[in-house]
Amino acid sequence: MPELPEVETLCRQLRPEIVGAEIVATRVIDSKLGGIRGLKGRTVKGVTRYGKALEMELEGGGSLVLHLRMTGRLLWHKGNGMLPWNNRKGMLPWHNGNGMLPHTRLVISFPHGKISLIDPRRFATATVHRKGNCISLGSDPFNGFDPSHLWTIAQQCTLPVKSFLMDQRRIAGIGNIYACEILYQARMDPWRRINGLSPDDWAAIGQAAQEILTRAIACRGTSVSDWRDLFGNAGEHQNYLLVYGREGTGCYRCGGRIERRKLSGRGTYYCPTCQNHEGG
DNA sequence: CCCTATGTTCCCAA
DNA sequence: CTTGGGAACATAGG
Repeated sequence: MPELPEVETLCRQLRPEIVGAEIVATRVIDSKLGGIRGLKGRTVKGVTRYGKALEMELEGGGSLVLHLRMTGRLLWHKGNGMLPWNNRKGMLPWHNGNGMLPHTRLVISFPHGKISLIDPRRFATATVHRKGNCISLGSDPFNGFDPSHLWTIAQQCTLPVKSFLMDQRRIAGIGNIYACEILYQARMDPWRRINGLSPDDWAAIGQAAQEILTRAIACRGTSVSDWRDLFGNAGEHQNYLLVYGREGTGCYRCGGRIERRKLSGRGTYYCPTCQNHEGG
């Protein structure tokens, strides 16, 4: 669920809370996450985003990389970080009997608070890296987005432009919602083959991506379903969506009917009337 | 029962 | 080798 703006929101909210703080305990509730070891006693040096992945860098090398996949959330609980997990004083008003929210999969404790990973569908991953990070991703729309480079690598590729935008090895951080929004903003048909795009088309995509994603970050993400920020608050960007979820309603630009079709199995919202540009 | 879901990975076919 | 499609993962909601 969380795409670039949602993960960026978590990074920005986490930094003031945990940078410089020592991890005093970790607890894995869902063994599907695998072993999370060697974090106790380590101090968080920084929090960084790579596409949709969030990395907590540790002093002395190494890091913890979290990927929230479809339904993962992080929630900060202020205080009580060193209390026993089932201590009544540490319970939240909506705990499920053991002091934790339902679907809590991992807890990372600091002296002054703790982070819960909450994930109903259990697709989220957490991995400890000994040195640096092992993330292999493309550049993201804010960092190293090079229209002429994209044009070059797109020349021998016939993918629909939406599939290309969502390929994390090419461009990191864009998922289904923002791919729909960016292509609408760029007036581009999601099914358009990328080997037909000009350098100007790529520049337009890059600009649309920065506009859409910047606004979404300022809104602390899109809460169309269950996305919440680090403090449990809904984002605001669902109030500014241009096409996603608008099937059957009128296009804000031309009044045409917004359609929804599947592209590689994903619901794709678009305006057939004004997202049909060929060339620049 | 059906379908849908903000993501990634694996398998398989062309 | 590439690409593209579908299923799988596991769960909730309509």
